[in-house]
Amino acid sequence: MPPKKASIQDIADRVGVSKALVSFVLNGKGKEHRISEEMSKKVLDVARDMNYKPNQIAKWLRSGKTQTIGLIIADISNPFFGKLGREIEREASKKGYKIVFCSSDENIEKSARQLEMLMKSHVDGFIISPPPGSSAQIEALAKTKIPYVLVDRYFPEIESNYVVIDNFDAAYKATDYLIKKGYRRIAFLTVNDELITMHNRTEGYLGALNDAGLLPEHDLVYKLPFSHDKTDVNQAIMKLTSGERKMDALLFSSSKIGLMGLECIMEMGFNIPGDFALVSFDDPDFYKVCYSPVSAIAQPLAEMAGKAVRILTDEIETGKLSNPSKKVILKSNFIARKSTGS
Amino acid sequence: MPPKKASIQDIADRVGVSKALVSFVLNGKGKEHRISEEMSKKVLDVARDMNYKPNQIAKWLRSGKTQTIGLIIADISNPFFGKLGREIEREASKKGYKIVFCSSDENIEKSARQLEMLMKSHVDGFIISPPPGSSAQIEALAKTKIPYVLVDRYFPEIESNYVVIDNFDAAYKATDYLIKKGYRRIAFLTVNDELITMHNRTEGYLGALNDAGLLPEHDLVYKLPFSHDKTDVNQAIMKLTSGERKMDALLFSSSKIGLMGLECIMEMGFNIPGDFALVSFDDPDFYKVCYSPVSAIAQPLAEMAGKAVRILTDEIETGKLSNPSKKVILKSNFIARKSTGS
DNA sequence: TACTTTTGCTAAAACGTTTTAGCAAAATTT
DNA sequence: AAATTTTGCTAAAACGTTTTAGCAAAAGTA
Repeated sequence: MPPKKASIQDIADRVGVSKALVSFVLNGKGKEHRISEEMSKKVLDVARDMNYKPNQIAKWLRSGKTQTIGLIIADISNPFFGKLGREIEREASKKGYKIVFCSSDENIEKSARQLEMLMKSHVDGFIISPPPGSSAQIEALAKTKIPYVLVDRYFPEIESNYVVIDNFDAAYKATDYLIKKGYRRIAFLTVNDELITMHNRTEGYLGALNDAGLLPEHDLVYKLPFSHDKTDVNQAIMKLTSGERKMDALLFSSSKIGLMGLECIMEMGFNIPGDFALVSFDDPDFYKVCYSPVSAIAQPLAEMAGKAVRILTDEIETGKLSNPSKKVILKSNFIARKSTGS
Repeated sequence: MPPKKASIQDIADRVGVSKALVSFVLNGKGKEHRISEEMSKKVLDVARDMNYKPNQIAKWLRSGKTQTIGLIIADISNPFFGKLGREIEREASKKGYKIVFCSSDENIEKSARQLEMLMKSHVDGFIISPPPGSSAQIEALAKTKIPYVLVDRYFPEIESNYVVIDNFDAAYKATDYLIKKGYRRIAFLTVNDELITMHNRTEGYLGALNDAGLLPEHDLVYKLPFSHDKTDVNQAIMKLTSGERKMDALLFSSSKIGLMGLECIMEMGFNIPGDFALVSFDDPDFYKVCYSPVSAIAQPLAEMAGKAVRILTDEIETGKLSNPSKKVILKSNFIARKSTGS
């Protein structure tokens, strides 16, 4: 019933020429292959008339390329990754690539399955924010010589393309801002340092304290397990707000922690910034309309996406992996809001 | 350099049999085609030994199917759609389908381009939340006989599969809740009724007022242009909160309006629920940690995704479009929070 | 006139599958 | 012993492209 699609063969038959000729003309390689003007015209007319649409699958089979990028985001429930994914789709589409979208939900097995599935699907390249502990997967991927770019995170032991922000600098500046505002007992609520991203944030925080002559007090750094829930965050905040040496400011190392943290803080009835100040990594839209609007470290998502897609498509199109790898480190943007005493 | 992949032909050559035999065995159709046990075993061994991985593109070409679903979401910056997309990906992946992800950003031209691009890419089917005014595109899609399911929205004039919530009921219940709480001047901030979804929400709101014997006062219904920004919302709230007949409760028809609305309300310094109560359609995570936690109409996202994917994959796999179309209408879930006086 | 170059096109292979139709030998039935 | 059935396999087409190699006729050169 769906009116059988016309193929190159059909056009060739109707014009009475070979498939090759039709293919040449349709690909604009007429002159190059010395096809006469009149013949070209005839072919184009017939193609239009038959409403010819090339079969991409056949092209993919010939070329081995699918004009598709596999995107494995770490956690779609985190708005940071959602927005990043959107920007990546936008950039890719500009360049004629489509995005097959997966969220590994920070789960190694899931990410392995997704990688495998995307490789089977012959994506031309990958953009990945790998879950902690997945470095072996990335190494395996590197062996295949399929282009890939890591975003938000990377593994120092693997020589690879990546696009991240300067996490040390971001944490340093945020901490420094709090210090300059007069806060002295600045706490840092983060996850364990398994990811270099998180490690660098911790280092930046400690660095700022050090440079200000404030001895980092280790009871002010609270490292959650990588997979944490609200109970964990609740416990952390209880601890940081009790005893006689309470914190007077709190830095969240991600908006995921931030969201849970805010929920706990509200439930406990704290007053922000009265009881303590708040700063968070990432800048989801809602930080503007929170309980107390949260000062934030905003990441340049569009730029990250642009760079990542650029590096990847360059490799895909030249057929050469960058050597040395491309390592892009972007600056973040601190936004002061009411939660730091505005 | 990447060690040339083995094809069925390679296996056939090595074993000294035909491609057909290898294909039969590899697809588990050995007995069916009366291939001897020993031969089967030999083929499987060699396949494993050569690390054979079937070329999916070739399969796609043969079958005309790509095991891919095109997803065109209306607006990825709206967390509602972000979450819905995630659930759809999850469901699809369970069934062995991958998702090519697009956001039309409520833009007709963009959605047209994306549809075209996805059709060229031979997706097996579509899940779409169409922007207003795109009904012609959907009709054109229907003509192609490619399976599709609409989500969150549909066009009453087009006979198609869709999965939505009962928007009348949801708005009715929320309004009724406010009435029972004693609010009398309940405003509704929404967009124009171009989309049936929005139309039904308006009707539900009006219906509840009517049934309670409260004459709907038309200065309490404020319809924004479909593409609105914070300035528009600001104006609306100014209007609804001024004069001597101010509103005492406000219902947002989407979380997108809700986010902007909250920002305005904060800036204007209103006290929620002191100055007026608040309810919103959709339930993004942050409603829990807002300025004043917002009572919400939560949509059953996982269920929507499940149904949509189910309907679509059924059509894909049976090769028959449902007749009559499948129309799924789900119930939503009202969550009371502090913004309605808890 | 004989040789070379240019013009305009085609045949066929290649990409890697799946599936239909059918063949030869072996086994079974009459 | 002849006819039939079963067994185990293969050849070839089909999906729709792109590209390499090359052929025949026309045009140009010596």
